[in-house]
Amino acid sequence: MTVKSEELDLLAFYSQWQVWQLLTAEERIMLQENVIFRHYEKNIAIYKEGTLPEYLMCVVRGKVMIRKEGFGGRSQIMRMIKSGEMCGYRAFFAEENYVTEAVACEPTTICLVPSHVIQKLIHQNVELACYFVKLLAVDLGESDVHTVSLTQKHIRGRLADSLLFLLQKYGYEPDGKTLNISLTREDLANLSNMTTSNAIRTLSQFATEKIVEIQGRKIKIEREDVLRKIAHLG
Amino acid sequence: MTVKSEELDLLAFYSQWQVWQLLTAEERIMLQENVIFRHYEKNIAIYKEGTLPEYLMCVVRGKVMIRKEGFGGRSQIMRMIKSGEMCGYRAFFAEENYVTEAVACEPTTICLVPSHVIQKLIHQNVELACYFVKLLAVDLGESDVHTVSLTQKHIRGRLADSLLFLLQKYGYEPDGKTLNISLTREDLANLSNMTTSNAIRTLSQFATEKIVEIQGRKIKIEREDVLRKIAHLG
DNA sequence: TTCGAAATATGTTTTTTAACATAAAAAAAG
DNA sequence: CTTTTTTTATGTTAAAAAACATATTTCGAA
Repeated sequence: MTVKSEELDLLAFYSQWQVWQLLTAEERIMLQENVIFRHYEKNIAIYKEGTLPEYLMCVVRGKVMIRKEGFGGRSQIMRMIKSGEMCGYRAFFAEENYVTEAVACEPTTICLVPSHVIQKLIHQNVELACYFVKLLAVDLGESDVHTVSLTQKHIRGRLADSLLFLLQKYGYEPDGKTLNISLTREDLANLSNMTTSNAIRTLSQFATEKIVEIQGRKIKIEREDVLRKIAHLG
Repeated sequence: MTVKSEELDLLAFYSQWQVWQLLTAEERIMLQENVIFRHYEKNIAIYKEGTLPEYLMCVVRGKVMIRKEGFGGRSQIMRMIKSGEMCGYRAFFAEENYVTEAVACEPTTICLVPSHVIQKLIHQNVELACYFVKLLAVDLGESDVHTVSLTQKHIRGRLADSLLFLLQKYGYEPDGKTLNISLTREDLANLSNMTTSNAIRTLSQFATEKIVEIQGRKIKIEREDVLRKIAHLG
């Protein structure tokens, strides 16, 4: 096995992931001999809706959004991925084409495990299979909760939910206030099931009410407690 | 192992399920020694939101709806189950409390597999584990599609979607026209993310347009093609 | 079978959200 | 650094859906 030198530490980092601790030494070697690293610039598609999955994707560095095309040019952000998490496995395990697309939110490095490799691994390693059973079950639960938020909460509740979701997923920057992700208002709208206008308007209302502070695409959360109250009321 | 005589044919039917064909003879015996059959009348809760899952549930006879409580007394039907399908496995595999509740739509017989049994089985049988990986992956894909329908389509599109979903799930009665499930307008509303008034109104509009024919809670689909067009437009 | 409760039907009003319009600011391209 | 494009901001209008109101019908229980 040879890898380019700049990939050595990526490989080291990647091979220490919790999920791969379930593999035997042999299995880990097989994995390492077969993975590919790819880099994606901001706003570049990682996979596209309707195509056939070829890899399990492990986000080594960066952030990814999973979107689904809707009607009349609108799209819905279904979930978001951070480094240390995987994506693309849903369609692969379902043996279906992708129903979503994945897009890099910022420069992102992904480790790709070819389908046949992961297929072989989960059929020979029951602990790995059980890991994915749990992962998918958790995803489905989150999806159920997200769906009810999107369909039943009002605009303010949905935006509050999205901000709290981003906080829980990506955390704060070192200042302890600024959300550690930067999205356009359009992305925020697509995450919250509203038009871009309404995302802009509602966010600036939150700013007027001193719940958040806006600095371009950086959002400081000033009153997490108020945000939770708004989210909870719906 | 002893079972009550009326359960003998249930057990026979149940043990022939595709999923249990993956088990070895020994495993099948273990399963059969541990399952319980329960009967639920119409509108009776099978499990409740917030409780801890104790069983994997196999719907032997009947129909089940999986709902989630929303805000202001509204609830959302997330999925529906027919005989031959399972429910309750999501929370169980995620090792979480239920985020939904399950309710019998009609008299329903369920075969319950205690948690520790299914836990043991999936850890010793990799094919069974892979079966659930695929099942959950398919569920998650359906959930993604459903979410975008609920959030982005207009009322007519959402109702058309729900009717087509019920058709695909439960099929027609022998007359080849009547949907083989009977739901209240409120249930139809909760499946389609709209108020009961709007479900009633929109369904009767469909009837006026000769797309469906209404006979109480029985719905005849007269123009499946038109319904698909409405669903497709959004 | 009758009575009461629940479900259905339909019309009206109000609220919420989307659509549209325009300007200013910011980011990207040359 | 300037120009062009995209994004953000904000006001106005229109459309969609919810809320409300009131019969009518159907279903269940007594």
